Amino acid sequence: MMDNLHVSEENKNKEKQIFAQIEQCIDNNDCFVFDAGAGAGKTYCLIQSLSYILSKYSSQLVAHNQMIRCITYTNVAATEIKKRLGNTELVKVSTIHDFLWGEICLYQKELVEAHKKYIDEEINNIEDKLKKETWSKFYNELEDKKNFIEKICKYADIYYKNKHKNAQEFKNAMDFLDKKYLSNVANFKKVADNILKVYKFRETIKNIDSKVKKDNINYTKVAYNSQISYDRLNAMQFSHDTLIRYSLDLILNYKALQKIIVDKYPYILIDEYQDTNPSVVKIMAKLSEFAQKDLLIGYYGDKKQNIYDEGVGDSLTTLHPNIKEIKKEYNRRSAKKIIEVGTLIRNDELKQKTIYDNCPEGSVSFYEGNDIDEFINHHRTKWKITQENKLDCLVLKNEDIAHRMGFGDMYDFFKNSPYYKIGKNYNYLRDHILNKEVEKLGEIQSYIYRLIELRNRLKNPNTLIQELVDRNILKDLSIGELRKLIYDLQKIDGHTLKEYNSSFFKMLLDENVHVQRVLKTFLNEERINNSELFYNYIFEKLFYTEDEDIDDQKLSSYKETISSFCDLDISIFDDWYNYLHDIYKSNIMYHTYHGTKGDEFKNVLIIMGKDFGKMNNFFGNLIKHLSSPSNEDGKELKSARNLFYVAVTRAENNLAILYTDSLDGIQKEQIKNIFGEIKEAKNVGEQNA
DNA sequence: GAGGGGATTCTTTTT
DNA sequence: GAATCCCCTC
Repeated sequence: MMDNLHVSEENKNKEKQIFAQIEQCIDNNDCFVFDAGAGAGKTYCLIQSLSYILSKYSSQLVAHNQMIRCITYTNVAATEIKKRLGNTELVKVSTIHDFLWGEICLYQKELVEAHKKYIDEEINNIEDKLKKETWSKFYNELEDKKNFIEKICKYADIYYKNKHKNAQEFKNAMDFLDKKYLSNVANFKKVADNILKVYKFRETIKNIDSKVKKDNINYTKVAYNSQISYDRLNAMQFSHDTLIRYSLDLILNYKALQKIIVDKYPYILIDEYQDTNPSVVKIMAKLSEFAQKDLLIGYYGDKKQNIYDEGVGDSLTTLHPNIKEIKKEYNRRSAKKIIEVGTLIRNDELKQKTIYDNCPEGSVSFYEGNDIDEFINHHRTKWKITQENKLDCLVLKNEDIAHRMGFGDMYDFFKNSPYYKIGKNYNYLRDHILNKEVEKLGEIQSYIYRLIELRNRLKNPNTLIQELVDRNILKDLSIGELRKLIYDLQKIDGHTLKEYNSSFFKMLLDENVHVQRVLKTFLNEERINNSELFYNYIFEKLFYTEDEDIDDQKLSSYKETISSFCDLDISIFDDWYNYLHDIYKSNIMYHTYHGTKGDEFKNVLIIMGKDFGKMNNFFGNLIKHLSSPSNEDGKELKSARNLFYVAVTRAENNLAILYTDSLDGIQKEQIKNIFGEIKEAKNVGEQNA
């Protein structure tokens, strides 16, 4: 936070005593939950716990061929913990999914059984829906359902081929059915989809029972596929949630499996427990019940930082009863005012206080108004934002990040392209543009990224030579050749994306063999070596979908859209690159509230409105009920409160919140009680004077 | 005025 | 792919 912070002997001792409670749980093999607010140093405590177990029980672990298991919510967190813990063979750190799949993947017979059971349940669910939903009314009134079903299944090919045509053409194509079934096309499609799903599920069950291999699918095996986000039960593949379902099923039903896991891992520590799936907690509770004192489970987290719906949140101790609760009220991150406001917002029994005896006051203000630019500029001056004293701004939507960071035009281009808009890929839009794990970017985005990466490495004087020239190439070069190589590479330029792309390939095709080798380490797609091919590449990937018939008018409008995209200023793509690499332009960075989990920033601005996505008055309602006790919150209020708490507690020194909607009809007294006087953002200029 | 078709719009995040 | 809005038809 700041320099010269001092912790008194008294507080040092109290902190030690809190950790001593954890040590005691470890020594007695009592399961526990360490619940501590934001900035309390939970990850540090988790590492400390692992070190304690290692220091005291390593020889026992080695003697019994056992390991400590540490489970995290994300791969990034797993990597971080491995790094901080250092090298040890006795601790295995992984995500929950890696852990579970590792334990159950060998039990194929039981897994296939669970798979079959699940498909059966799904069939029942669908048939239930077909009986009850309003869209299937016509179907339920049919005299001869069997005949109807048979026809749909028989002509499934024709159905799928014409499904995306307009209503009239669709009706014409489905001429094997009586017109009266097709009076409402949308309803018909829903019914037909579900009938076909059931039909395919039944086929799959038959195949499983006869243990065949068919169409490249082996029906005696089933596998977790972490790459897909939806189950493909018919292809004997399943995704994340179903992995947890099957794990629960197997572990609950097979004592032998419980024994195997417990024998291997006498210690299981779980990070960010609040976002862990309840089924995972059920699994842990079952293992604990089986092992009794031979297994220690420790949960680390904060129930009020549960920001994902599937997380167990505050029902941990209901699902895993009789565990020791250890709490920590000290805060190591933030200034006094921020801790105070955070405590008022979470509004439960945890009252956090600073651990430092010379903790700065810090500042918190609440503004009403809608001039976001003015609000940001005001605080840039007020807080003396510099390279050493940066500003971090929290917004709700990724789209806002794109626009505020300067690459809104690029974001909008992808958002409006048929691939994301008309196709079923809307869900991937964010990942394909904004994932900081750049290998997960979309195909076109990834292509452009590699081009811009080369550009930025060439532009940046701090780039190490090996970041530009692969070691294998470097070793073949003399100093003179290297100098010539860099000189040549610097010649790649262009004001627009199109120009830069052309310049790149001009260099790749014309120049010497070293230049070619270097450029190919960035981009190997020679088939896109001129503007026309680049255009075609974009068209083929983003503008052509099977679901759409393109007429001349549409084609020419698409053509125009793509070419104005290619003509976008190259600096727009630099801004995108900066975001992906956390490079602060003008000392400001933008994040979503969700995306900042675990982070801390000196100066924080929060932009908030009354709505969030489809949820009308999501935050408006929270503002209204901010000071009522949080244990009375309904589901939506709870998630709004937790999200706001996470955002607010990122700040170390200074925090300002801008509420961009009207506060009319909201009792302002309770806002004042928490944040002090409400300031008007439109007047910030005058206040500054 | 009821109901259907078609166009438009849709948050965040992880595995 | 689901919800919502607008416009058209019966």
